[in-house]
Order: sequence, then structure tokens, then C-alpha cells
Amino acid sequence: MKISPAKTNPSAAPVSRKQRELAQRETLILDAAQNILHQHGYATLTMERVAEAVEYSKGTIYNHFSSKEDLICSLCCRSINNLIEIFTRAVRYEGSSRERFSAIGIGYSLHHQINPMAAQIVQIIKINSVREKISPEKLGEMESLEQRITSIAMSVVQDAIGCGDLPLETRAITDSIVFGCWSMHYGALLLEQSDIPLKSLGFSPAVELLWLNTQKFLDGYNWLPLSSASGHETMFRKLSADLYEDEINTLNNKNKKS
Amino acid sequence: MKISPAKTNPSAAPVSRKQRELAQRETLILDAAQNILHQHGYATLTMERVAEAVEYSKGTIYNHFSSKEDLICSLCCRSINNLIEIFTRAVRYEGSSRERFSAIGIGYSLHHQINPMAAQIVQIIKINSVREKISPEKLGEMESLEQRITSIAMSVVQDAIGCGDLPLETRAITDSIVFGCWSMHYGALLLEQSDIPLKSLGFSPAVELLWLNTQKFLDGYNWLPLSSASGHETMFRKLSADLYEDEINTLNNKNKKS
DNA sequence: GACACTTTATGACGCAGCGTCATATTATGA
DNA sequence: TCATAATATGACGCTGCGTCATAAAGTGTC
Repeated sequence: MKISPAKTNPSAAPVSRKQRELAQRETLILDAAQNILHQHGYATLTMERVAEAVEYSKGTIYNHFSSKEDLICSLCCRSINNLIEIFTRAVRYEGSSRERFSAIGIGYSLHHQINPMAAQIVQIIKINSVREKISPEKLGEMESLEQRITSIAMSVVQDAIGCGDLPLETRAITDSIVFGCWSMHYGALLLEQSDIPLKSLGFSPAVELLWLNTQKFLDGYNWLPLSSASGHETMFRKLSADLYEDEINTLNNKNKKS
Repeated sequence: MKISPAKTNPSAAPVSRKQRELAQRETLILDAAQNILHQHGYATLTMERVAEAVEYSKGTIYNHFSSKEDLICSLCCRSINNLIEIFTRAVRYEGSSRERFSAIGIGYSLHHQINPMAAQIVQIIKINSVREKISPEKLGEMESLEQRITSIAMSVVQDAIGCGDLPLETRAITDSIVFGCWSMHYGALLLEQSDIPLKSLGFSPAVELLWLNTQKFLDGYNWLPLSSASGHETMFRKLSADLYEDEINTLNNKNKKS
């Protein structure tokens, strides 16, 4: 049983009604899966349940996704696409290179606070034995998205080097700065998501620490303008207000409800 | 079916022959599980297979571990215990506070390079739906180990503040430094372990980046003595040679084989 | 060593969830 | 209207977890 190409990124290719219907249903399925994930957790995400939610049979779901892992990978791609939009917004911000880079971090953090399951999914997708079950095409798609999002982050670092905000050392540092921030954010959000009792281990809220640490990290690289303790808060609030009004509202509503 | 307390940490309590035999078998089971994990990956780790490997029946395995997740959690505890030994070694090192703290990072990194599966296990254990299946006692045990290892790292930061190597700011920073390093290391090693093609995304080897970034991070906090590009390498080699000879040999042998 | 009784080991069984495939249903087009 | 192709369905096979009635081994007493 084969089915249309079903591109996540609808290229400019002409699409027939069939293809549109198919793409639509694919979205429907993904929405349903996301819902189940958010409302009842990963353990209850079964293909049967997804099928039931969209009122199609299991077989039909399998026409769209070659395995459960494949479906999850698609959710992951969605998430990265979402992040790409956020990153792009941050990069276009009118501010110093450091502000723009920091804004990326805030966006990343907000995205994961709004979609707590995203972190779990990303985490699950990274487990090798899970990866093995994903179709090569979908893995390729995810990889190319990762490529795109990485290059967005790297471009800001390049800008900073270009305009002298970052002292140019002999060694290439673009990758190390991006990797440092990525790993720090990734690690911090995973640690927060998992129900490790950080608080009882003596830690302040992860999101706060993450912001502070990112600034210290950039200070370590002498990324101008250097931060000051008082400047931190101001900058954080400014960037949040200027770039992420919607996200912050969403987050507040979410917290209110629970 | 109940069975003896089976403490992982053999407290000074008098142990009967029975209890000793039981503890021994528990070790046997854990060894077998670890083996399967290392040789054939997570996907093939089934309770049946473990039972077969130790030549006991499945039921007997379940006398020791209430679920598969419980068993994995025990492996995780082992891993943390291993890390505690490494951290302790680092803390006792005769050197500056910064060297000792950095040494912790190196040890953490080495441990995960030697036991690639450790990262995967830790990752798996952090997924909520997995956690739910672990007995509260074992989770408590793990938590207390996490408590211990955290406090070891924190103690070095405290020392540094005490002796003036770290400028004392108004805000408590002990937790933020430890959390920053933890998240950076955790994130970096997870990213490396997962088969994300970091190289093709334009990144240098994760372990190198991790070391550089850790130093930049500590520089950002003004942890004396500040690092210099040339000093990095020297310090790294010195610490590795002085503290982790065994680990490095193990690692080299491992790489030679493959 | 025989017996009663307790403790421990066993693997067949029930169950859940993934993925398949023969069959049923619907769409297309001549 | 009918033939043929495309798609949907859900019963089925399979794997792996965890249970529990039963078997086996151990322990203590005479």
C-alpha cells in the first residue's frame, strides 16, 4: 500500500484534490496524536487510540505513517518547524547581535515551556532503538530541518564576528558557541521536564538559571556588549515583550488553567 | 512473593548467607542486562533474554525487580555510583578549585564515553511514562544518589567562593554554576550519543567543544584562574593524566577494538 | 531419613499494542 | 452500468510484559 508523497513542506508542485485531502488528513492525525500526548501522556499514545480519535481505522493511519515512531518523528518535525519560525523572528529583531542571539534562547525556552511534550518527543526520537524504526525519508526530512535551524543560529554568530561584537580568535568558534548554547538549553530543559526534583536538590527554577547561565556563557566568549547583573533582567523583559507577546500570553493562560 | 530488602548499598547490617546469595544474584542479573545493552542495544533488552542469560526463569528475575523499568533504574543507580567515585577522586585532587571543578567535568565526560549506554539509560529513565513504572523505593534510592553527587559538585563551588577564586556576588550562584555545567554536559553528551549527524551540521567533535565551552562558561563567572587558549590543552592533559589514567586506557582499548 | 511445612523457582497464561494483509468498500472512467 | 483501480478496514499473528498456580528445593523436628 503506497500513498502520495505527502510532503510536510508543501512545495510549489501542483497538488490534486486527492493530495490535498490526504495532506489534510495527515494533519488531522498529527493533531490527534499531539492532543493525546498533551492530555494523557506518552504512555497512552497508541495507534489504536489515534485511529479512534480521528475515526479512521488503524490501517489507514499506517497508510500515512510507516510506524508509530514515524508518526512521532513527524510531530518532531512540526516542532522544529515551529522553532524555525521563532528563530527567524529573533534573528530579524532590530538589536545588537547579542540581543538577537539571546532572543533565540528565550524563544527556544518558551517553546518548550508551552509544549512540554516537545522535549519528551525530541528525547524519545534521539534514542537509537527508536530511530531505527523511522523511515529514512522522514529522518532525512528531520535532518534537513535541523540543518536549517542550526544555520539560523550560526548566522547570528557570524554576524557578531563580522561586526566585531565577538573577538575573532584563531580557532573557528561559531560552532562551539552554537553547540554550547544548544547543549545547555537542551540539557536544562530535559532536566526540568523529567521529574527530577531539582528544587529539593537545591536548585532555583531551571528557566531562570538557564537565562543567567547563557549570559555568563556569552560573557565568557566576550560577546559584546557584556552583561551586568542589572542589565540581565531588563534585557530579558525587553526581548520577551518585543518578540514573544503571543507565546507569553499562551503560557500564562496555560498556567492559569492548571 | 516478597524477597529480602536487597540493599544496593550494603549497610553495616549483619547479612545472612541467604541475603548474600540474593545480592550476588542481583549483581549477576544487572551484569547480564548491562551486557545485553552494550552488545545488542536497548531494543533487544527483554526480560526473557536477561533470564536466559543468567539461566534463571523470568519469575525469578521478577523477584528481584518489580518491572523492566525497575531493573533499568538499578542500572542507572550503578552508573551514578560509578560517577560518585569519579567525582570524589576529582574533588580530592591537589589543585586549584577551578582545576578540581573542571576535573569533575572531564570525569563525567569520560564516564559517558566509556559507557555510551549510560546516557541512553539516563535518558530513558527521565521519560515520565517510564518513571511511573519504577518502584518508589528505587526512585528514592536514585534520588538520594543524585542528591549526593550534586552536593559533591556544589562543595567545590563553595570552596571556590570561600577561598576567593570565585567573586562573591549578591545572588547565590552555587546552584547556577552547577546547574549550568550539568545541563551543558548532559545536553552535549545526549546530543553526541544520539546519532544526530553533528559533523555534517558543521560541528567539531562534541567532547572538544564541551571542554572549551565549560572553560568559557567558568570564565564568564570569573572563576580564577581564568583560562587562556594555550592553557586549556595543558590543563586538560594534566588533569586527564593525573586523575583518569585507567579510564583513558579503557577508552583507548575500546576504540582500538572497534 | 521421613515427614510436615515454608520458602523459592518455574513457565504457561492473559493481556496489550504493533504492524500486516486478505477482504470489503469506494472511486474512477469507459 | 459495469470493470477496474485505489483505498479502507479490522481480524489476526506476533512479541514482550507481568502474574500466579504449581512444582521444586530448603528447613526444622523427631
